Amino acid sequence: MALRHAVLAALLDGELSGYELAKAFDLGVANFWHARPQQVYAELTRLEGDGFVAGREVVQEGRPNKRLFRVTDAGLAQLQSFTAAAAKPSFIRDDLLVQVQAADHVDTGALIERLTERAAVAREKAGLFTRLLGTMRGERTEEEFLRDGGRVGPYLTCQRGLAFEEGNREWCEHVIAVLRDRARTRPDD
Amino acid sequence: MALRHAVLAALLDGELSGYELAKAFDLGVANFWHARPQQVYAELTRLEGDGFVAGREVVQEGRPNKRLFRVTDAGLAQLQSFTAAAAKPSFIRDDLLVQVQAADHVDTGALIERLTERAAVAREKAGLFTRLLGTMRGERTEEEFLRDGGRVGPYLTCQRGLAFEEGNREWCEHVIAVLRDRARTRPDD
DNA sequence: CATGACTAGTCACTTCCATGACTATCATGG
DNA sequence: CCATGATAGTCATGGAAGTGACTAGTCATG
Repeated sequence: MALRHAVLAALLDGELSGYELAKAFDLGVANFWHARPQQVYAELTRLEGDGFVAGREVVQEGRPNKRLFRVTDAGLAQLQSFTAAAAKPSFIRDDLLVQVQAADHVDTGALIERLTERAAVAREKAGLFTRLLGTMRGERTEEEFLRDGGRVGPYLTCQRGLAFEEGNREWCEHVIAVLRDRARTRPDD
Repeated sequence: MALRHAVLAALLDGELSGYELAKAFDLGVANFWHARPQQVYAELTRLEGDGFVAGREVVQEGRPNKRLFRVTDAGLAQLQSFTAAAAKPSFIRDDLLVQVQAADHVDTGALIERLTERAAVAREKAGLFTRLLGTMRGERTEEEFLRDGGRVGPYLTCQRGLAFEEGNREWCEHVIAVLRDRARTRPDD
């Protein structure tokens, strides 16, 4: 039941089309949650059925019509009661960690490749988040924005995303260094 | 299909009973993956059926018999081919982030409670991981252990877990400070 | 001596999430 | 002129994960 609330939370700041939402959740630009387009569309349908969002058809020329969604009062109430309840603990759940856990029993070269790929992805994402933060705060310094800015929710979650990706990158590089060093100092093992 | 490999990876360093495994995955002590006991037992049954793990009954007195599992050669091969393949990108997926995303539209007090709870959990987990790391490296320094130690896989994943939980705690405290400051400087908004 | 916590699991049910395939139209580039 | 990529979605299916309930014996605590 969290995708529901993630969609509601993403819709809080202005109307979005299903397509925009779906893209944001797919790329993880809505960095606080991830979902495939099909899931997002399905969830929007359900949310509309429950009266938590309202959609309106927008006729476009030169491209398919779209539907813009906004959160209803009932939807906002729903989101508020969600926030009042305890958040489930979050766990890392990552293929790459499983692979590193097995590091001593598998091919080091392949593992270093995986780590290098991940480090690159993390760097890209961190860059994206950094730009996003810059866009949100505009001319202001971070401190000013967090004190006086209109909506800080998205900014704060983006900061978490940034820190997470930087943590990922640093850890990947650290593991690569360790594995390389071991390969050098104890070649056959 | 990742729980499979997580279980295999957890079993690499010595035999474990289903119960021990299940507990580790439930508490997240196997900090690189999380799963409920029922999932773990079910997965063990499947893995045994596929010949990737082998179980042996151990008769105990004073308590129920247990089954100890170890990874077979086929299981190791399976895990190696898993590690050779690209890891899926990982996404944060966290109720608390959804709640913070909605921060500007919900009750600040309740949100600060959630953040405080989470910060406490994160601190506990970080402490646990720190102790675990200490146990693994024993008398050696971290540098020595990572260079000369026998199995570094579990150590490295534990380091990631530690960094993640510290990141969580810092972020929670940061968000709390921001929200408190805003509540003070712009009370009705 | 009853209550709850620990060991060691199993069964059933539901909901969530992932994946692939499919329909359209329009704009852009080679 | 054809391929691609973006816009804007829908449908179907399977696998993964979450939830609750249940068995059954042992040990410690009040």
